[in-house]
Amino acid sequence: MAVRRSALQSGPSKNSGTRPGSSRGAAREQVDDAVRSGLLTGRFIPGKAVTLRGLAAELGVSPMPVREVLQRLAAENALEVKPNGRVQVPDMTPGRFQEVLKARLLLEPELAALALPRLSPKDTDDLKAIDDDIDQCILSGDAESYMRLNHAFHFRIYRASASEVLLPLIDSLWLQFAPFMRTVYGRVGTVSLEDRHKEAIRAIEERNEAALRGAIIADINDGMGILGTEILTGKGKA
Amino acid sequence: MAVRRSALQSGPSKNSGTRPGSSRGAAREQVDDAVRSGLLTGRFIPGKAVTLRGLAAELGVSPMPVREVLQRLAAENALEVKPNGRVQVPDMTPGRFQEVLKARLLLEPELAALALPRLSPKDTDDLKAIDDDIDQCILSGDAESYMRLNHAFHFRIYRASASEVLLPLIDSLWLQFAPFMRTVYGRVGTVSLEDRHKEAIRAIEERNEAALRGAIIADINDGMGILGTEILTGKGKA
DNA sequence: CGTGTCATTTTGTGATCACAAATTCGAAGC
DNA sequence: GCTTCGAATTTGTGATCACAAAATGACACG
Repeated sequence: MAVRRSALQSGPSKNSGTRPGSSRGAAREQVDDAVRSGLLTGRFIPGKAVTLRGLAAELGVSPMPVREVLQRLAAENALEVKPNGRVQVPDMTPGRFQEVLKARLLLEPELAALALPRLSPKDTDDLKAIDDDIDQCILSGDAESYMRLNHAFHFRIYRASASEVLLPLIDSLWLQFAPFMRTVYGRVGTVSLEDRHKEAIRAIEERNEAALRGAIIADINDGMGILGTEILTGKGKA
Repeated sequence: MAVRRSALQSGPSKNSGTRPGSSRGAAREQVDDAVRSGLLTGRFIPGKAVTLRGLAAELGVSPMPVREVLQRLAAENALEVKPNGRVQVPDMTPGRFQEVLKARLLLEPELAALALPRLSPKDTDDLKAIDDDIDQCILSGDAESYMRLNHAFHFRIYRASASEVLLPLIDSLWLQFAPFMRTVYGRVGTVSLEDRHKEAIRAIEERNEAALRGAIIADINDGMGILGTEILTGKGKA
């Protein structure tokens, strides 16, 4: 059978033979990046099983680094290990969704406030550039790029906080709701998304903490809360 | 060299030879439980390196399940993988400590409030029993048992919430601060600990959400905030 | 035509091996 | 005595193998 190629692999299958990793933990990092960005941009569908050997073959590595990465992501609740050992993208439930929403509303404004005094003019420029691209994606309906850029926007802010504790927690949250939101956007499209990012940028420029918190809260509610709650209450399962 | 025995191993070293695990993922679960409880009760010292083969030998398993568990715990920020691959218990810094404190104060009252309507009289009875044991430990200065019981007390409440999102986040936080708090108790003793648990139990019995939130906040501040801040500001590093 | 059963395949798990990087320890030299 | 250099050991990483459990599929039977 020919090598099955998925959307995960970036380039042609180098590393086919036994090639010693360029540096320490190279294979694991490659797998980790691939799966993480795959989850964040919705290339993994909730309920879809992820097999060790399958992923390993797609990425041209041995099952070994894949095992460790899958364990890592399972520990972050980004993946779910079923009692028989199978690994899959967790299905979203109304309860889980409400909890993620609550956690985001608690943590993200806090981290944004922590980041505020450390955001430079360079950061706001980058944020504006990202937001412009986001507008394009919303209009063109490119859900995958929208998700990647929206993640980039938020974490450009959060990362400025140099947080070691809150940031990983929020990271875990994004990995949990991203695959579900992808299915939402695939269903209702992206045009209904309102843009609260400009409010956030203005608040940053004015060094207005309360306004930034408000913008983040509004963005979470508009981008995730409204749509997701609608979908989950409208029909039983995603 | 004879087998070095640490406090981790519970019984005599069965499972020495090649024994197929009793059930699926038995070895990994054994290692996971051992390391987790070891971290939560302070048997791992911050800064102390954790070696793959060392842990594997102590627990009588191959390095393989240890690798996966360490990766998991590193993903939860309970352990730290240094750039050269070495794994160690993270050192506590003032910044990290303040962040953990902030995250706890944000999340734990929330989860307690979620759990409140689901706590049964049986739960309050158990909580009282645990709290009695805690009083004993504080008086006798048994820091390790105190930490184990204090964890049991809080999570007996939190687990009633049946939370799938917030609970794992809080789990991660406890794994992060527990090893450091153990060094704190080892330095200042346990007698200075004030008991806010009775307030919490009363609030639960009265179904008073505001009082429960207050008790949790007070318990976090008294048990962790005061002591830890004192230590960290008093001297440079732990 | 549906259903139960058995063989085949797939999958996760744990162990062992090979290898490179890093650490450690000792000896030689200044 | 202290530094510096080099060999030996330790350590993490990745691959492969062996095995048991689970999933899958085919086939026979009712």
